[in-house]
Amino acid sequence: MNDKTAVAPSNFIRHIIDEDIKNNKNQGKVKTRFPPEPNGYLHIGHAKSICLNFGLAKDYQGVCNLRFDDTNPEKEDMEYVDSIKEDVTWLGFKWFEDVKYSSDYFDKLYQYAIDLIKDGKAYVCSLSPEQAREYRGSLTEPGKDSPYRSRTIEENLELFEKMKQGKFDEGEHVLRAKIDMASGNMNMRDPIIYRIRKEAHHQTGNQWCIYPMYDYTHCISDALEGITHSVCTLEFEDHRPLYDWFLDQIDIDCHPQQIEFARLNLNYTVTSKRKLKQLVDENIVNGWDDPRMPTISGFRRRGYTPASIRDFSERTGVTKVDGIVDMSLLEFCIREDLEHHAARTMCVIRPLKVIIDNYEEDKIEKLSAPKHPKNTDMGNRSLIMEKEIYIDHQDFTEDPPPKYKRLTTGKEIRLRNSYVIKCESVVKDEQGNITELHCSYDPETLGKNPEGRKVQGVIHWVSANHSHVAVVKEYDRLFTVEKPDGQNQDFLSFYNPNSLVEHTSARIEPDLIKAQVGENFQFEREGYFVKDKDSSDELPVFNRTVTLRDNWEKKPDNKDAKPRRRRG
RNA sequence: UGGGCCGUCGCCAAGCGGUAAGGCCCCGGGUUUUGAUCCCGGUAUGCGCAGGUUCGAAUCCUGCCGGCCCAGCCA
Repeated sequence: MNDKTAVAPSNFIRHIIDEDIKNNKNQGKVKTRFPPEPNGYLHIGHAKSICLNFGLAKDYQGVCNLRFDDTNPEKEDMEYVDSIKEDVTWLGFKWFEDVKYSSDYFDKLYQYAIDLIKDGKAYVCSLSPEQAREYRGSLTEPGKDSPYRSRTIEENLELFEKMKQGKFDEGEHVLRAKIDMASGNMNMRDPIIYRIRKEAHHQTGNQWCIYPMYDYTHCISDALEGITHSVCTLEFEDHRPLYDWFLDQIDIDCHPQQIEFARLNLNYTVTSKRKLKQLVDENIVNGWDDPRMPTISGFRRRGYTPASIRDFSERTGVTKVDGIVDMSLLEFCIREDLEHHAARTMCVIRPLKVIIDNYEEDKIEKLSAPKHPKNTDMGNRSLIMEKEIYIDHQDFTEDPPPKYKRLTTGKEIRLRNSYVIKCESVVKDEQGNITELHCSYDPETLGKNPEGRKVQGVIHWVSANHSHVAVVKEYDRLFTVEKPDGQNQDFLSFYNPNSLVEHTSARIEPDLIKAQVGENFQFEREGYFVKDKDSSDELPVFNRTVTLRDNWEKKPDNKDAKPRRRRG
């Protein structure tokens, strides 16, 4: 799956599994699961969880289930289950057997609930939500027993049956576990097992009007599926006693081990379904798959590859330390992948016409250039050289800073894969804007360096009459600060208005018009780009995945650096 | 004395009593028709702080300090 020889990453979960296998726990088997709730699109944090769970299963010759944790019909939707399946598949993983749903177990869950009632471990509580909150106590004060805690088993059975039959309204009654209202762990203060929700469910339709809660459902679903290691994030640490409690009370022969790890945080973005949904709903971005979004679908559209995201997941490690990973690591991962696999091409994003005065009128030369500087197996592409070409506005200045390696008046420059040209004169409009350059070329410099002179740089270019117009979208980080969801300010106030810059008159090499949507390229000297789905046959659209690393722009003494592209 | 968890380089992260791996970022230098790639080299006398145990402590003990999570009929 990965080109690189996998260096078995050491982490505490693997230590636990290694120990379990050594002790022949679970007959030495490993079975994991990825349990998303279909209430939004998956983001980079989920990607890490997917890579962890499926990766663990793969490395230990086990299997991994995909199970939708669908116990809250209010927030869930088929659109999300479809997108989640697509994302998991795209990342390169195959789930065991068919997709599973917690709702597959609603009947069994109901039976176990009846067992709990019969054992005196659960009761129907008729406190209103407000009253229940008061009875629950606070973080520092114990709660009080519900007055309904002592209902008889018969009464509970009858009430619960009626709840299921729809005889009550939402909020009238709930089924609660009878544990300990004085527990320091809020989750153990008689947690709710079932609540009434008169809502159609995307899998079970109108079959049910009572729905089980997460804590009750998750552990039993894991056990029913024979999961050995139930990996989840840190915030569920407090829920583990409850996870274990339910499995200890019911008659079931499997007791998976819940293990918590720190969720992935990335700087300059947000990874909370609620906030991502807000960005979509308020049209701050253009949908869940906007290339600026940290969603899997966003990264896919941005041009990230599955391998790069898997690599990133592995490099960030698995621990219980709640940290925030630098975006630069993700950028490193995609650059590394694309450096090896993306074909090279030239695209002039901000065209500036260059007329080569001593180049023969109407002459056309067909040149050839490698698609990759090192991997010759990728073959060549052809270029057209002629009297009029375009170079990038940013590759010319009349006032060059020290060590400038682009074109300037009276100096020579190498046209990548073509001749050396020299700038003879500059044409400007009334406002003083540079509109055209007149150059001369040295016919002796195709494929070889001029004798006795050193050319100070190389710039990319494209033929004026044999190139195509294209739209190029440059993306930058979505937020202007590292932790947009920091303290006391709305995260939206940190939105980066320059996160999308669109260039509508870019010019691409002739061959690039044949590119496929989703195909990755390196626009030489600019960055990695991918053809977007918004392309038409006449007008291709390219998204910038990431820039090339650039040591020049970072130099503090480089006064030319500012207006040029930013990271991203 | 509410409960749970976490603190090793700017960011991740190994380490599990024998004297601080690695990656990213960053900084030098070399090669280069991409200011890319690639290649060399550099970057924690110290592991939140303070004591203690020990021949020896990031690793064990004690006490502090700092951070995160929990009071949804959400997951």
